[in-house]
Amino acid sequence: MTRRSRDVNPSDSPPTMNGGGTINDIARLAGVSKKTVSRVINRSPLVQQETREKIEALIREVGYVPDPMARGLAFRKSFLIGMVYDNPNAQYIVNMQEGALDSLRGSGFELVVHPCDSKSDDYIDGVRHFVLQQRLHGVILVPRVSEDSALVEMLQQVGCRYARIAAVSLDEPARMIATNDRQGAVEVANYLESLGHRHIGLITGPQRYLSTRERGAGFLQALAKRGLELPATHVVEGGYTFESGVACAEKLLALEPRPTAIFTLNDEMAAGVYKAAFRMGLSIPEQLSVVGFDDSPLAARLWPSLSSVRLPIRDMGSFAAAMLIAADGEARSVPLIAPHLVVRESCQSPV
Amino acid sequence: MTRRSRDVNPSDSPPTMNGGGTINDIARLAGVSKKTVSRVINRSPLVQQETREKIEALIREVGYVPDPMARGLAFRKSFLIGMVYDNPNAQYIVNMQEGALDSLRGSGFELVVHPCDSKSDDYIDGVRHFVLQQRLHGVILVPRVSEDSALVEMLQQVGCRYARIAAVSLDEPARMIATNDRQGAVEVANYLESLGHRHIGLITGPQRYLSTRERGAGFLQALAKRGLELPATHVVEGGYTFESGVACAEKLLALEPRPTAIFTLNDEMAAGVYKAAFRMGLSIPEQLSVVGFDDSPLAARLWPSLSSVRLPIRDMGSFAAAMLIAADGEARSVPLIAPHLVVRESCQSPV
DNA sequence: CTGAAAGCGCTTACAG
DNA sequence: CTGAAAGCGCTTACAG
Repeated sequence: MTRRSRDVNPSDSPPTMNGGGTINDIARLAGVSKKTVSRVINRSPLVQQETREKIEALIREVGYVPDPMARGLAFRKSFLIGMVYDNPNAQYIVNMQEGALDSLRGSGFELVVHPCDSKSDDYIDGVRHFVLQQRLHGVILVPRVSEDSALVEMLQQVGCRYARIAAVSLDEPARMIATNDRQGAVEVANYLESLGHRHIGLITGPQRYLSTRERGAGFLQALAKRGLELPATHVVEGGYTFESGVACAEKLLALEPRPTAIFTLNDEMAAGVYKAAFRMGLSIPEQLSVVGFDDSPLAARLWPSLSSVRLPIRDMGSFAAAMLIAADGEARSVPLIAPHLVVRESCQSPV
Repeated sequence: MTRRSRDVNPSDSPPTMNGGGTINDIARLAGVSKKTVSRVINRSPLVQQETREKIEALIREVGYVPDPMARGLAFRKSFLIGMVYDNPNAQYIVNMQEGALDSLRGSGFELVVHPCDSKSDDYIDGVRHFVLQQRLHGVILVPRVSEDSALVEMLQQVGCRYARIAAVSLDEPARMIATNDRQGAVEVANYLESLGHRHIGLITGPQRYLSTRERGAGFLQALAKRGLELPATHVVEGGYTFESGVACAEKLLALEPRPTAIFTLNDEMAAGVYKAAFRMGLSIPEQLSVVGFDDSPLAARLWPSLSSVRLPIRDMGSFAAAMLIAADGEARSVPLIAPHLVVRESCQSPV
């Protein structure tokens, strides 16, 4: 009986839908074992330069692409990166996804998305199931789920890699992308103070969010450093929604003396401030200066266009993905993420 | 020598990261072959009711989840649904993703995203590579790539299932979700005409898009049916951007007699109309009524809030995904997708 | 530096 | 209705 294992005689296998054949085809054409081809695919140094080049040329020629499922099955790990988020800002999410894909393109990895509701108490179970069932290679944790230490603990427990994006460093550098939201808020404080505003209102988000606290504290401290102490009446807590922006603005604009400038910790609420101001017949920026945070698409479309703090969201997504697919050895240094104020038409000196 | 194949003696395999064991564990516990467990997993009718129930109970108890990579390798098809799009509207994309996930949740399928640039001439190659390498189970084609017949041809050629979402039916029902954009535009025409507007402007998008032509034609025909023929000067082509909205509105508002109402084929351009109107000192809706299309988040945040046509985007995504994961036999009937006008504060009768 | 064997966790095809 | 064998396309562990 002739020895006809699938390894020795792959030539009778039909062309796969995948198009470029299998590792056996490459091995046969190159006259080597499939293990050697495997070494080339996985960039093992234990291959003779000459052999490697021959195989690489063949792979290109045939258009061979290793099957991620077969590799994943053998590795016990898929070639999928998950993105876990609970963030109502669609533009933020889409930018982050595109950033991640910037790094994944050509790597053989793909991005699988997992929006969730961090307010439901079983969302961590949902993420666990997601991560385990798909044997994800790693997950990108987007604010604000990235701030949830229970989630991170679960990931460590099941041994899943992650990259956290948050306003300050919460983890070891190799797992962290810190966005330094504080610095953006400081810029706004300096800008408004230098324009001459002395009566300033601040609309925050819910204090349970780290980014909210960072932005708020940065703003207030920077003002204080310039000799401006905001009274408690001038700091109100919103909910990051348009409606809460309207309501908070109405409170602030009823104060005496009336604030000449309002900083809102996102753009949604800034749009609410616009509405409240127009309703009261206050014109922007002549009678009220407004600054937002996020530089969402909304900012440029409001009238007058809104000055706002921009974060390089796409880059953040890209760094996070690169971090996850980097070989264990390669310590990647993440460049500092610097937010900056985009000045448009919504501010001027008080009259 | 004892026969110790991995099939007969799975008990010494360590617990997988996956947590719930493997098909062998279930088979052993149930005292059946793994093929029988496989039949239960795949809902084959060829299993005795009693056996099935026993196995199902065991699966639940142990928390067993079949490994999608192993299944995929054997099936030569992954458990991934791709979403292919080239659409600048972030909210649209996020809604569509969430809709798709509504259908995929609990099914073992996951969603992998693939934004692309349909203006680049190798984007179809990119999609082909994506589909083949990952052996996708199917792809959801979002407008406007869904209108590209070259893309669809490629998918048919490589044998990849797809679901197309478009303004009119372009394919067999089992692969199509038609959104009937025309009907939404008709509603706007009837609304504006019934308010008494006689001088109406229309800002379209690029005519190469099917949805643009559908919306435009629906609007013009409905007006004509009510005895209103729009002169060519009152129909201008924008680019679906804010800036093009401003520019087109400036053209329209310079006409004599000045239009008392403008319909823009998306909300972005409507925001541009707002800006142009405010610049010219025209108040909305007193001197100019405006209607948009998409009902994007922007619409409710403008001041005054914008009336706009809403499409049930999330449902569309959900139907598309359900269509793709349905068994071949199950012909799913897709409910009619009906857009409707959301009336807000941006229109009134002309004075 | 290279390879033959066994295995990853499933399924298809064939038998019964 | 049920199962033993062979296979999906890769890799690890071991040997040389």
